[in-house]
Amino acid sequence: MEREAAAPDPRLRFAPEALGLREYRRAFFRGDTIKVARSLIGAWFARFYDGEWYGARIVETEAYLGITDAAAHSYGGRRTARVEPMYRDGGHLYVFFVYGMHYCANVVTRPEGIAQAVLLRAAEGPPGTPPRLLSGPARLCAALGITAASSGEDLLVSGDLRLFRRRARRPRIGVTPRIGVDYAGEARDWPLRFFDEDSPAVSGSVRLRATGPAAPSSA
DNA sequence: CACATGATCGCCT
DNA sequence: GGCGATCATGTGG
Repeated sequence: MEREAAAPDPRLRFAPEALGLREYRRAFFRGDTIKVARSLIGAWFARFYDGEWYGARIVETEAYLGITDAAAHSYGGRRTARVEPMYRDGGHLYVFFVYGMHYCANVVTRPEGIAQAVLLRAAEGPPGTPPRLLSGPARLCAALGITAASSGEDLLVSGDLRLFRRRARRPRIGVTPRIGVDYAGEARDWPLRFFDEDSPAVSGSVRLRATGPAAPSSA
């Protein structure tokens, strides 16, 4: 029994066309995972529900590099029913259930068969929204009403879940190791977490963590 | 502010 | 059987 998607928080209602937002092309998501993770800072993650758009501006992401990345669910080529969406073409959604109570959403990257993804860790709602509402991967899913029932959906054509390109100028981007992957050996310290330096909605108080050695190529 | 802990269960070993 | 890509709450400084 899969928990159904829930209604999004009404405070997240917005109008993509009023903001002049445009969608991505498939090729963008097939590209380098680290670049996609950086580029998604400032993008809007949106859901069309009951005739209205709900969404938030992404302010924190993490890159997961697949077969060579001990922190990734697809590490070593692991391929189970849960992880299967990570093997799809770039631009699909991968949602997983953690700690018996939370959901986390990822944007799948690279071409079909290469299981890499970008975890959406935090976002800012429309003006006036409390900064903590979407500050953390599970809160982000809860606020938008996303569950594992949406895992595997296509973010480009299928319909109710979409990504829109950033329109404002490039944000100042901070980099640190990823959160909550201390078990992952040397991958633990890879600098693969990206966040908007000027956003109050970035999760935790972990901006200052030391960065490890350079990230490996995600290609 | 900085930890520490409990909740709660699917997934993998 | 153990643990996790988390969060809210509680304690102490």
